[in-house]
Amino acid sequence: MKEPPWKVGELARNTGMTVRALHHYDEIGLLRPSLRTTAGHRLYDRSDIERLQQIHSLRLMGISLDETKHLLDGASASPRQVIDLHLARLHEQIAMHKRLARRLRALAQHLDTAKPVSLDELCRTIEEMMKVEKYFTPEQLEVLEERRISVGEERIREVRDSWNEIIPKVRTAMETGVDPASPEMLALARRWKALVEEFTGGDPAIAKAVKTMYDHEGPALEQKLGNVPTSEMFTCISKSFAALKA
Amino acid sequence: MKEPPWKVGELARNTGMTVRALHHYDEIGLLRPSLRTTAGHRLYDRSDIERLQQIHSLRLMGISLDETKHLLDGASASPRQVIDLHLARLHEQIAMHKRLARRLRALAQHLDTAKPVSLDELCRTIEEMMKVEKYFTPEQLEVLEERRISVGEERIREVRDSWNEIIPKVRTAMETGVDPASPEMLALARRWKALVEEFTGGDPAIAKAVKTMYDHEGPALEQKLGNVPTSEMFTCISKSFAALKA
DNA sequence: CCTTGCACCTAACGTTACGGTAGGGTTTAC
DNA sequence: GTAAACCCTACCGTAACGTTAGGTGCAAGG
Repeated sequence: MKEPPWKVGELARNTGMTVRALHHYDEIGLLRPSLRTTAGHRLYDRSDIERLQQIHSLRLMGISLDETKHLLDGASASPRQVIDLHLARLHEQIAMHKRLARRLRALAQHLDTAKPVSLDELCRTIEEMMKVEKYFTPEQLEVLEERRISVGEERIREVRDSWNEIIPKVRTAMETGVDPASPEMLALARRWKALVEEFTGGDPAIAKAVKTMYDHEGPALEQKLGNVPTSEMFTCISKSFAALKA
Repeated sequence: MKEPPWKVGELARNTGMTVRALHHYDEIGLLRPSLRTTAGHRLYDRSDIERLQQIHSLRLMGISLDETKHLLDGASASPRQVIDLHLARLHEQIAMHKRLARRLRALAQHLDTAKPVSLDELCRTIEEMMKVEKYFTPEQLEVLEERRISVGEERIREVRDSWNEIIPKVRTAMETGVDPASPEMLALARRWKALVEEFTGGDPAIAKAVKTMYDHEGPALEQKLGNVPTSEMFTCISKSFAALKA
């Protein structure tokens, strides 16, 4: 009692693959049917079907047809190596896609909060985002986004208003030559410090990244955002910090 | 004082793109230089450079060249819609890749714990994994994997040993017609319940999915794993549960 | 015997965003 | 004057098939 071999359509119906895929596997030499009718019709026997099962399994794991071929033909690395390699590539992709998704969310938020934005402005915003991203590690960016979500829209506006109030005060204080250890400056330094800590979550690496960014992008950021601290202000405030501790 | 237009190589050097990419953008009509020399050399003027900046920005967000073209030519949906759509696609991809990564991790673990596995067995394992996955939602699978990681290898082996001890006891008890409310059965039911709760984390939806899986795949699973509870055992134990509460 | 219909065949293009190369003209520096 | 550096068009290759297009094989009905 021999089983009749299957024709390509039957095989496709019974395995959920498409006829075209089977043709493709034949073309690239991944699965050539053991037999053909005199008219050239493909005939798949039991061994072919078993191989197809294996191909199917490996495809479910996202292994490429090429790697599948090498694996099944035994002339390649061990399955473990293939899986590890594939896993590493997957993790990279996931990380990349997550970064992209974060950017897009930030951009969407920007589109929501601001008034109608021209495409031109939008593109400039993107450029700014990318520049800013340079100064933070991916983990730091994730931390920042999580905090941004958890603190909520309203608090973010409050904080921005606070900065807009403090920065000019510090500027005028510096211009009038106020002593960093004077009571007004100490008060400003305390508020400054609180805002920084709220933003950085107390992570000094993030605080450092922010300072580096302002140092490098200060002029550009000032043009875009209007009201950013200068390097001198950082220096001045850090003197006040020292006075605070003393 | 007009700026001289740039040739393609200069533009490439100054923007970090490749000449080939610029040629490509020209071919598909995304960025055609405003001028050409009589010899046919491309000359990019300021407006071209601005458009290239915009293209670059949108590409940084993963927007396809086609969508970029439609966006810049204004004959399309709003940027917000494009971003939302793109974001949705990204999330799908991330979810898919995460599922794949989970499977690959499970497979790698399998390769580590068992003795050398033939490709054939490996493929069969994959098929089993896929069948089992059918009964759980992606979220449930994530919960299960997190718990698996947190409880550690050793505890997993202990639990498996416990099941291997309890199942035959329940089977013989049923075969000898022991009363579900009898003390031995109640003791078994308590241990059973504890194991189920440890595995499911107390989530009844997961417990239900497990039962459904055993009901549907029982015979197949028995062949592969050797020692699985039958539907009758579930029924019997649930009677004992009822007795436990009473 | 002839047609209808279905399954099958091969061959070739389309998809993404370019990379790489071949064969040949142009510009520029020495 | 010529060699290096730069430019051009045009074509192939990538992954895994989907989708025609044009033609053949085979069983059943008229």
